[in-house]
Amino acid sequence: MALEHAILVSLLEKPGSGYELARRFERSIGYFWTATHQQIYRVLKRMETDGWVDAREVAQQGRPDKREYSVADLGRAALASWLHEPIEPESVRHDLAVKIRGAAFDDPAGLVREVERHRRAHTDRLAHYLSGEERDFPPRPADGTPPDAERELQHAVLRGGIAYERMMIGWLDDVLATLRRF
Amino acid sequence: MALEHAILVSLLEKPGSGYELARRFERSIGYFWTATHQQIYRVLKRMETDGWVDAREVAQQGRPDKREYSVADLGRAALASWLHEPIEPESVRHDLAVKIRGAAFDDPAGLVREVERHRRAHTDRLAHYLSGEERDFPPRPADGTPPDAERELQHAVLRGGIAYERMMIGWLDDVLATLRRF
DNA sequence: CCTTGCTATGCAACCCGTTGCATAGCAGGA
DNA sequence: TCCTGCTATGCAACGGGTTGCATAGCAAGG
Repeated sequence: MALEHAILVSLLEKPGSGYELARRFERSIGYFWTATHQQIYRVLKRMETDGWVDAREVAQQGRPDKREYSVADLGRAALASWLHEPIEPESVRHDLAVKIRGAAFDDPAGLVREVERHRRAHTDRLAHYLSGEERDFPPRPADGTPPDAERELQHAVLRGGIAYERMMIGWLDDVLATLRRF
Repeated sequence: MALEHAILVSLLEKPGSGYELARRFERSIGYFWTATHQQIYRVLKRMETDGWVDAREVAQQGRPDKREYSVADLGRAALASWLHEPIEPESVRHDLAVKIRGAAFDDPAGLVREVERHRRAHTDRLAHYLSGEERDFPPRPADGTPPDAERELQHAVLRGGIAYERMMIGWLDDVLATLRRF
């Protein structure tokens, strides 16, 4: 289970409320991890009772109060110990691949529209990632400030998302060409 | 939920027992879907009571009897209706990406060994896929038998696995180069 | 003979993720 | 004024996935 750890990383990058975390999970962190607000609130509560995070009531004007969380020493330690233990390479879950193999027993050509829909979703996400990259990670001036680990590693993860979307688009084109032969 | 549907596809490709299905899920189907034997037995039982599959006791010599399942008409219909309804593009879960962003708050260089371990796992899987491709999908003779949908679509899915592993290896090299700068 | 390992199936418990629903205040447009 | 939509937090129920454990027969090797 790494939701706790994903939350710790996000809170280390910037403290925030459950609601704010949920929005980050829809955006940048969502590139490699998804979570709904219910999961986040539930886990945050447990993390607070375990002493991993500290909460602070923040009054706001024009909107409801919020509980802003930040990482406590225990949380930092928990993250460090998780970082030092090996994890298994992820197991994949591709519904679309099930459909593709299943199409052989139904209507291969009928799946073309569905695959095209997925291809569009991936080109959209790719465009989104690329514009985020341009905005957040402009090329560093040659002799400017020294490299910043937090920033560089965020960029490396984003490049992973970009590589993934490009791979998917290429593969879906391959699948479309195959489907169209039937 | 697509475990039912993955099982239907696998049983359409070839009838088999729960045990045999579990082994397939460790091998070819495991390229895009994982399931343990407990899940499979539980779901098979439900599918049988729902009339999606038929079971047949098969006595064997030198080993325990087995219950061999095959797809019933209702199961075929259920698969067809699932194939015709759109599904959401998958959401990703990459523990390793959490670790990479988390390393900024711990020890970036210390993550190198872990990433190298994952890289090895992916090169191993790639080699495994490629040898499977050579074994199961040799190039068709130019004017031989007409294309077979079942076979061609299985191959397309396998090419997806190959593309995925190649992408991951490239990205992990990128990550390693980034980590080594700190 | 004993142990290890494979085939074959299953129960029970727990945790995580998903879905539906609820509340409550404020902002902005029709 | 009313409705829609956003911020902000939460409960309850359900279902799927994971883990540990159990059984049982046979094969093969030490």
